[in-house]
Amino acid sequence: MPRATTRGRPRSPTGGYAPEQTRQALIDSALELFGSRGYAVTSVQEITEAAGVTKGAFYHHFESKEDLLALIHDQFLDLQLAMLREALLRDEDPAARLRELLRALLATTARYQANVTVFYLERRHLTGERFEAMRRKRDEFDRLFLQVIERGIDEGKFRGDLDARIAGLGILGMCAWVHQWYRPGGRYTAEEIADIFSEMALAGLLAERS
Amino acid sequence: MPRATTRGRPRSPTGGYAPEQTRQALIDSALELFGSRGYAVTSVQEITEAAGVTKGAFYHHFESKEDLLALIHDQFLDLQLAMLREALLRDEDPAARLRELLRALLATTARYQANVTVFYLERRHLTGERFEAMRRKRDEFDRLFLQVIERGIDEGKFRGDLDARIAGLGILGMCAWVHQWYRPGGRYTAEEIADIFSEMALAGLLAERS
Amino acid sequence: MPRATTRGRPRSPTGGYAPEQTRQALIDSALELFGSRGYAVTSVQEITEAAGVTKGAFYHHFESKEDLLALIHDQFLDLQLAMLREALLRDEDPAARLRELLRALLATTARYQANVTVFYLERRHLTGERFEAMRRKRDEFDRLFLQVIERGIDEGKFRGDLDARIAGLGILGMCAWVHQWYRPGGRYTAEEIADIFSEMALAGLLAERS
Amino acid sequence: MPRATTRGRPRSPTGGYAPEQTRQALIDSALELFGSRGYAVTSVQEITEAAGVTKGAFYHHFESKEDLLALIHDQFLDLQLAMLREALLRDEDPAARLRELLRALLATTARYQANVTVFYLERRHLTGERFEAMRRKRDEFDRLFLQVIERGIDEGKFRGDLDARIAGLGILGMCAWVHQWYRPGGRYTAEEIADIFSEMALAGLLAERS
DNA sequence: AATGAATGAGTATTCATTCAT
DNA sequence: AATGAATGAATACTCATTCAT
Repeated sequence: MPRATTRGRPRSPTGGYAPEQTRQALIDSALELFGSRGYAVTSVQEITEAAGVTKGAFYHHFESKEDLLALIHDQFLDLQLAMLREALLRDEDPAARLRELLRALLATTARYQANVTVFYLERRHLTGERFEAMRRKRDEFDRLFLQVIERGIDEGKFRGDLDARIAGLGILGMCAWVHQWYRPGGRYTAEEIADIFSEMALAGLLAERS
Repeated sequence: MPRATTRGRPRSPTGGYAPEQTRQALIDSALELFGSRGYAVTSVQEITEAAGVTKGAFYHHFESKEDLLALIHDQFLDLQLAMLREALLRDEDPAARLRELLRALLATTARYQANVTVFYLERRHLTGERFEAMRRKRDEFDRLFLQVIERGIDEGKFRGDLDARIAGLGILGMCAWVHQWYRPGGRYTAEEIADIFSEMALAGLLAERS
Repeated sequence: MPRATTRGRPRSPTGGYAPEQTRQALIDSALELFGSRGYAVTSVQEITEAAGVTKGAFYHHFESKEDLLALIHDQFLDLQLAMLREALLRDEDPAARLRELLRALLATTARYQANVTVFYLERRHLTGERFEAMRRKRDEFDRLFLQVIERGIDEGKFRGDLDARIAGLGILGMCAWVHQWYRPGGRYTAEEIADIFSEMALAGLLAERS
Repeated sequence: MPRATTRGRPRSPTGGYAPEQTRQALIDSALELFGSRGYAVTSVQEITEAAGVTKGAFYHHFESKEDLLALIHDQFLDLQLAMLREALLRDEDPAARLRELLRALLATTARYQANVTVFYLERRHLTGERFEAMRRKRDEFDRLFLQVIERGIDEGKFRGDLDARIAGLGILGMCAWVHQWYRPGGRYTAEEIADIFSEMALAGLLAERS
């Protein structure tokens, strides 16, 4: 989700229109504003002002404010799912897989902070089919994530006496919560946090405990 | 456009006004609406309609909509802090203390679901001094929570090589996230979830590991 | 439908509010504007400016612009129906009854010109249940009007070989069309026009023709 | 927001553009929409979508939305005038002439229903010179129509004691109103309705009455 | 001949809040 | 303690029209 570089310049160097830049500038501005102040209190006016285009241009590119919110969710969830699927493909043992997964997850959290915030705090403002579409993708994400635990149990590497779903949701919560307190440039990098969390989670999960 | 007004709530049995009931009805309605739909998209009109009173009554009891949001936060955080302080008072060993804490935390989550949701999703809409007041209480909560870990390390019961803050925030995240998926009447009670989480957390924290 | 006398004075002489005057001023202004320029091109802004109140006051009294249009239709149709029913009550012979009816109809047209214009030109802008409610009243009006012809035929006073419905709709058309060209203060009064129409209609309807 | 564009209409079989077809498709779409929903609430967007072309094409063919409304009026009034002039040319006696006229008038009403509706309900939305041009043609139509009555009186065939203008406007109203209730495929054809109306009108007009 | 990106003024409606009673 | 009329500013969205290509 690269930040806009062309604030307010919807015209291409050749003098003609640059619709793709206009569109991206609007997405970038909206993402930042939704993330920092919230979807409901961000006006279309503010978005277009931040993007340097007129309100008309907004509605040329998007059906509605909610439409743009849905787009932002969709792009983000596609990214998350791609990342998750990639981590699952590598043929490693369950512990290594989990470690990779948390690293990827927290790397995303660190890199796409606004997206993560919008996803956690603003998804409730999607309605109807837009909400359902988001929910389906999110459920797919959860399902794939929990599979990592389940497979570890099936392979006899993780303890079978802990409910996989509860344990998985606990680990997911650890990671999700990071966006509330993580600040780039802080004492630990996202990777280091992921490794601490992995260690904690695996201590609880690994079967070879006394 | 006359509104349907008295669902009868605010009048006392004796026929006079019942200010405390009116006030509480407003708080209850607001809490439910803020929790289910969000603070920003809930109008004072909706709150008063749900409470069965007029808009005038609202402004008789509260300075503004944000004032009511602040009140809701304040009451909830006071409750959380009291619960946390009580759990810390009992002179137990760190592991037992953590277990008690998680039980209390998740009991609150289950019992005050709307409050928890409002706290996590809507606190950003507090401004100025109201935001600061909330932040101070929340920081105090985090501080006390992390102390449990720190004291466990100081007493030599918890591993000293894991950063207490990161580990604590991880555990906090596990618990905070519960409000996203917990449904009363589900397979596990809040207490059972707390115990699973405790076991996982303690496995990661307890020093006596190989 | 008396015209507003208090343009722009929503406050009563005693200094308090005068909601009924505000409401009536809005209805009057809307009626005039809908009649002269059309419902669709009349903005709520224009209505409130003409009435001397703010937009907020408009929405305090009416749900929507269409709601006000519906109200105007309703009041007018109630008036028309009352007039029609009264004319039907008098126990006269069919010819006299028809004459009375046309007089009453054209008197209304002359007196409530804006209402008539709005009814004929703007009723299509009612939607859903509001349209159906208008349609029901209008159908009732047509039904009662056509009954006058049918009863004349049944009583053997009007020719039985002309289709009552077509003849009645023809007479109705004569009268309805008047609003297109009638100007108060013109050569003929509404009553005189009604009498000319009656004579023409009765010539066509009366059975005692060679 | 790319619109669904080419429903294929505007391209000629040879693959090039077919401007006359585009133009006609726009006129047809506009006529139908203006007739069914009204000029003011029909957007250029809707017209072009219904015609399967883009907005640019619209403004290539017409100066403005009002320009197209004027064109529709102009074409319709030319048609009506031609029809009226033809009916007047035939050297018949006044009664036969009136009968022919009503037949022609109602045949038009039945055949060009949308045009008739637009003419009666939407002409008020023409402004300035466009309105004047429409008014001139309409006045010419009325003048010619009333002449039929006047000539009947002059020739001593119609009663001289009824005001020719009022009687004529009555008859015109009968016919104009037909568009409000006529449905093709109903019990009577337009011609039959015309004959009933002629009979009624002539009964009132013919001098040889007792 | 036709496109589609963009504008800018306008629309209906909502809303937190005030205040005289 | 509570009402309800009223405000005024803001909101999402629409629309006729322009213009470079």
